[in-house]
Amino acid sequence: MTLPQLTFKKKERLCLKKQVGQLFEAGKALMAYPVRVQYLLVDAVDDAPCKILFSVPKKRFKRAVKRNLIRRKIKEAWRLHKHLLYPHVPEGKQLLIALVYLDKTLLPYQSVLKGVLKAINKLTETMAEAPEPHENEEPHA
RNA sequence: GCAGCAGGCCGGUCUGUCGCUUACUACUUUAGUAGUCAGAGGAAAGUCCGGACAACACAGAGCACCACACUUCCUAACGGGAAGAUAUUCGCAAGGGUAUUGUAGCGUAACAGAAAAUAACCGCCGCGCUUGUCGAGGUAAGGGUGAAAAGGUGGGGUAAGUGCCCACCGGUACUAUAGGUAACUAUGGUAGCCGUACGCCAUGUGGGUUGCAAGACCAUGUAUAUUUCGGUUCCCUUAGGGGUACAGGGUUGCUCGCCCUGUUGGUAACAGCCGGAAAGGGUAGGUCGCUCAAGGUUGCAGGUGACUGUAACCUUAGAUUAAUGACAGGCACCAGAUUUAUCUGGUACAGGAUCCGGCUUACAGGCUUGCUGUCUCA
RNA sequence: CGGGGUGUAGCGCAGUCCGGUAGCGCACCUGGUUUGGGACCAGGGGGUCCCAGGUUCGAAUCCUGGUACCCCGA
Repeated sequence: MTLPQLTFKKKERLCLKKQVGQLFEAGKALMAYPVRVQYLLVDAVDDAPCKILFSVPKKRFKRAVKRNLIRRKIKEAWRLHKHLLYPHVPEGKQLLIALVYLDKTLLPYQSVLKGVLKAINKLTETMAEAPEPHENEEPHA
């Protein structure tokens, strides 16, 4: 097998304020504890299959150091495992994703990694099932 | 050695794999790839002060409001800092905390208490009579209340008493000499001048407002749009303009003053013009501002010190949904368990966002200088 | 990043400027009224005044520093 692309460039990040607003207004949500996933399938603007943002609420973590630490751990887990999801995104489309950290405590990297893998699996299932969205797999695990 | 006080400094490190941001170089080509260099703090924090910088405003004067207030100095500036002065308070001590302009005027001091500042409840003292649970007076030495009670002690004097008078002590005001740049200190003299706390007030100094989401440019996009309120007077003049009056606006808290604009039809409607307000529409992408600065390090000189001068050297983050990381292992340090070598767990507070100077708050552990107390040994 | 505000009874708020008694409405408890309940009448309980220092004889109130929550700014 060829080496998967492990880089994380600016193209793969969600930067535009408009798209963020669009994602949180029209997007769908699913749970993959300890993160909440907000996603939306749109027409592609450039060649990146996904555009993603990571968020840790200020309400739960007062100190900026802790927020940074968690965000970096999520980002790292995503960077190393995003290649599992990329082949399942349809041609000419683009997936907007937001990963929001929910827990109130600082979890170690292994737990964060587990949550991110679960999120990727669920997104893969969603992509594989149908282009038109289904409401069947509301998360209750 | 132990305990402590004051000041200064540091605040993990190394290797491997993958990855992020800026700059530079090369190659493809206008976006990527490869390589190299650099990549959070002493508080980056709280946003409590002061500046720089930017936009807007601005003839000027007074009032109000806010902040500060011992002295001398440092500084771009400060409500900051240094060295000192006085009072008070904590500590055995080294030291630490707090306060500090004024005496012209005014106010307040709950409850208790006779009375909270032009003090008679009890008591004391003589006087009067209708001789008693009496009356009108004098008296701040004694009592109890209170956070605070009319300078303290002793003597003289007195009907009894009181700085009423005297001695000593404490304070205040004025003053002389000596020391100090000064706040002030020491010693002496004069004046019986003698409650406390807080506030108002007064005096002096400073303050235009808003802040990099300031602001500039490009792109996108729109609308000389809509509703509502107010004003549109007179004389000279062809007009421009001038005079008087009025109206509106500006002067960013208020007043005076000043400046600017307008004054065509008799009135109303209406139209036009001017001004105010309401609601509404568009953008939310990029570039600049954006890091070389009241810069840093080292040496020398001056100063008790904050700091200043000078010479040489150095360039040290500029992100913008927001980089500086994740994982694995070794070392160092700390704690616990066994026990003297391993195992397990942990490694502070905390992350730039225009930039500086301070203050305040948080902080595992460690280094260092000076000093204080105490114990043992010599 | 920069401005501004608020923490008082279970809930919503006064009192803070100008220091001395913590109060109002709803809710709660007891009694009355009613066949019973609601409404009504009478009485009652309940407070680390966000936290810690300081000023003062005395602090919800004044001063200083924290903390939590909320609002506004192209």
